[in-house]
Amino acid sequence: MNEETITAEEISAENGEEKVSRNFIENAIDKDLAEGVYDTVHTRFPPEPNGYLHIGHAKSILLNYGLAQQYGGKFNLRFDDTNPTKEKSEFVESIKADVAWLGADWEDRLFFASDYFETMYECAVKLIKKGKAYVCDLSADEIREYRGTLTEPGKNSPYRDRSIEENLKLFEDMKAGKFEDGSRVLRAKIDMASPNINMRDPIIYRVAHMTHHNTGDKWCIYPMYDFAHPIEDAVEHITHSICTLEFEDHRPLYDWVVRECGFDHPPRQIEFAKLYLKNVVTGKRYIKKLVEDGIVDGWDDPRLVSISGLRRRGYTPSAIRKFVEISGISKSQSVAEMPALEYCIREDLKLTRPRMMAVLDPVKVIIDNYPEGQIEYLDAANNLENESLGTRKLPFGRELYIEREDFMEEPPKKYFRLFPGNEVRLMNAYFVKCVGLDKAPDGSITAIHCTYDPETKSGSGFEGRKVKGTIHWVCVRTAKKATVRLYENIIDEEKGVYNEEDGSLNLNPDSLTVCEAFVEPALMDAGPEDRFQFVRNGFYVADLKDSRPGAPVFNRIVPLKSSFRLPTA
RNA sequence: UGGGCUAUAGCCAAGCGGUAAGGCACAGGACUUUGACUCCUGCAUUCGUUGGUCCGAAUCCAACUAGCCCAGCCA
Repeated sequence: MNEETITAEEISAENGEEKVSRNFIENAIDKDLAEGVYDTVHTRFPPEPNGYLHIGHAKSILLNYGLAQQYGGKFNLRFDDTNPTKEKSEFVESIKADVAWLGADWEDRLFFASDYFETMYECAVKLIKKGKAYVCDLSADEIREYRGTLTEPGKNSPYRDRSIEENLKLFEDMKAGKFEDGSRVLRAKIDMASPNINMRDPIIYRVAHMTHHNTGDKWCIYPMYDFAHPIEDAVEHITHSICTLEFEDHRPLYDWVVRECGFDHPPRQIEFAKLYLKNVVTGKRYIKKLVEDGIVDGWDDPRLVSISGLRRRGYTPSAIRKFVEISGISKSQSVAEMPALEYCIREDLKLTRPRMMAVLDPVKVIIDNYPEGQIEYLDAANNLENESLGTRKLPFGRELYIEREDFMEEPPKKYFRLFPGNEVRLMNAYFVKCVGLDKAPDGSITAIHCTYDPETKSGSGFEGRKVKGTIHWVCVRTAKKATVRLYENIIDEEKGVYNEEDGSLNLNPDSLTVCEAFVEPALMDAGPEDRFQFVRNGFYVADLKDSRPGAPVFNRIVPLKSSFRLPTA
């Protein structure tokens, strides 16, 4: 079912021989296992199908799945679809695809909270019968008033002491559709004076005459998260219910529901800090606006950190796994930096992908002493650090394209690329020396003249002299054109994500640059999602949507690191 | 002025009474058919602050400070 699954071996391999330290959740699980609180580990990822997944969700998915793998337990995918006003099947499909792509395998355990509506209803009836829940007729505004504030206790609803019989009847009527939306709710009877606002007789069922994506029109009452979630976990025999920090205050209520509903083997809720990235937008409304304004081409735009966006950008599941792993799990609010994510994808691709030549901003080189009309095919290793990737034939001729920035007429000190009188190595080919220039009337360079030295052929073992610079090139006669898209952060990193005045995004106007590059012929066969290093430039992927063999479109995943800086004037 | 949580380097993060792991980033150097990679080296005399206990404290105690979360019929 899943496109790629992670094995336990792969996990330990990715973690290195042995992980040096354990996180606080592993420590808690170890303790639970040692003390016999649980004898197995069963986790779940419980998204609400109300939007697309992003890098933050990846942390939760991989944490939950990873723990299940690590302890030989199980992992469920469960859609927390208790609020039909926000949920759509479209999102369940995209979420399933993203979770599968990340390698988290739920096997046959795909569930919906809505599958348990009957059980939840029975639990509610049980609470009413125990005198632990009541139907409340207060309006939404009144309920808010009665709730009190952060510093003042609330006061009891006038409906708090209805008889069990009346509550039963009223709740049944709620279910039967006899009441308008918002007119009545079912509340847990706990403590209106609790310092924890979640315990002040929380609403556990509301009326909503609405078609549900899964249950259709069967129900017109829907359980609230705080009531539904512990039941979902309990019926699935989840042992460790892992969620984010903002639910810490809900834990007493979670435990109350499990206890009062009479579930044995209660799940343990554990909260961890979300993963935020510096200078990155994840807010739904902001991304929605970017899509609507046509600034990005959808929720999977390669500049977004949605899972589908990262995928289109060229990130691999294992790079994302590595990133989540090195980011760590803790309870302190944390903001990771993009360079850490970039490090992970470079690590993944550097030894596993062919290193090819592409010229993005070309200038022509003419080798005066190379025979006109001749094309020779040179042997080139696909990856010098990984022989198993084999070799390819690389066409070479009298006229070549090189990168405009690899030539300077008047170079500064320590510039060791091509300049008049200097000799460099053409990667995989020969040494060439610059002997002249052709210029247009406006002074721009139209061609660089060089001579080559046949003795210096790549692979010949020539040791006669050394050159300081090696540059890449593409043969003019055999070069192919390809569309290349260069991405940068969509946010202006100098200004930060949000405009302080109006709360809008500070956008980087240059987040996308499209160019027509000259590439070596071998690149024309690239299929969607094939990844390469363009030597001395960066890692690229053939776009999932727009690239076709014969007409490739390459996205820059990430540039290579570089310590080269032209001196600033 | 209520409750909950957090605080270790630019960022992430171990540490659990015996004298500050690791990773990212950064900076130097070596190597180099990628100014990449790789390899070396450097990067917290100090753990939010101030007191206290102790032979010994990032770890225990006290007070303080700062940040995050909570008053949806959202999750």
